[in-house]
Amino acid sequence: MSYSIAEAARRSGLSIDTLRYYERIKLVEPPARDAAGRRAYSDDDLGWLGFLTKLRLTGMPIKRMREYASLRHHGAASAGRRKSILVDQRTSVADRIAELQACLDILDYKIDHYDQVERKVLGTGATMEGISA
Amino acid sequence: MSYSIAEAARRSGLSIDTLRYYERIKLVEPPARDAAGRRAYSDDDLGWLGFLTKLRLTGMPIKRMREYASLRHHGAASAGRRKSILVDQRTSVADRIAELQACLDILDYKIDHYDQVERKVLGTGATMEGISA
DNA sequence: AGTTGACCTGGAGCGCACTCCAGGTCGTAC
DNA sequence: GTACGACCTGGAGTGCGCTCCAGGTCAACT
Repeated sequence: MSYSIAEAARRSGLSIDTLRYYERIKLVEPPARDAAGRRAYSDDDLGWLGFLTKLRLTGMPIKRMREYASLRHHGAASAGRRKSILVDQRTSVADRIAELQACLDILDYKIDHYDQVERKVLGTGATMEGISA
Repeated sequence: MSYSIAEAARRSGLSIDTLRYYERIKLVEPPARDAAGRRAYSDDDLGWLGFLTKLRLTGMPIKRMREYASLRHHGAASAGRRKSILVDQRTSVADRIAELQACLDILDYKIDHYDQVERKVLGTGATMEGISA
C-alpha cells in the first residue's frame, strides 16, 4: 500500500509540515513519488515514522535520531552503535520516569495540603472565597 | 540566612542568568538587596525556587508557573485555583509516566532484537564488523 | 474552460526557555 | 590607589522543533 502525505500524517500523528521537515533534515528517506510527483509513503515508511515518533516521545533530540537513522544505511556493521544509542536512551527514559515519579509525590503532598486547608475551612462553616486577604 | 545570587544558583541548580530571568518574568518575587544593591535570597526564596524547579521538571510551561506564582499573592481565596493547577499537572505527569513506560517497553523490545542479532552472529563465529554490507 | 483542492518548493517566522554580552558599580585584597 | 572578582542593568542572541507562507503545478469535477 502507499499513502498520500495527508494520510501518512493522519496515521503517524505528525503534521504534513513535519513530515516534509523530517525529510529535509534527513530523518526519513525521501518517499517514492506518484506520477504527478506527489509523495507516496510505503508501509515501511510508516513503520519508521512510527518508531521515530516513539523516540521523539522519549525526548530523544533530533540530532541523535538522525544519527540512528543514518546508521540504518550502514548495514549490520552499525548494529552495535545503534544498540548503544537505544540502551543509552533506555537509561535516560528510566531516569526520567524516576524523576517524574518523585515530582508526582511532591504534587500529591501539596495537593493533600490544599485538601486539608479546604477541610479546615469547611469545618468552620466558612467558604474558600470568604477567607480572602 | 541570606544568600548571594551565586549561592542561590548553586543551591537551586538554576544558573545565575536564569535566576535573574525568572525575576524579570515575575516567576519569583524580587529578592531583598544588601547594602551594595546585590540580591540577597532568603530561605523562603530558595524554598519557592525549589518548588519551581520541581514544577519545571514536570514540564509545566512557564506561563502556568507564572499563573500559579501570581495566585500566591491573592491569599487563601486563590487556593482552589492553585489546587486545580496542581491536580491538572498531576494528571499530565501521570499520563507522561505511562507514555514513557510504553516507550520503555518498545526500547526493550528493540534492544532485545539487537541482542538476538549479536548472539546469532557470535554463534557463527563472525564479528559485528565482519557482517557489514 | 474554469474552479477547486491537494500537493509541491524554498525560505521565512515563531514560541519557548534560556544564555550571552557590553558597559558599569561595588567592596575587598594587595 | 588600583587591581580584581562578584555583582548589576537592559537588551540582543541562541537552539530547538516545528509552523507558516507565497507562488506554483496538477488532476478531477461541473
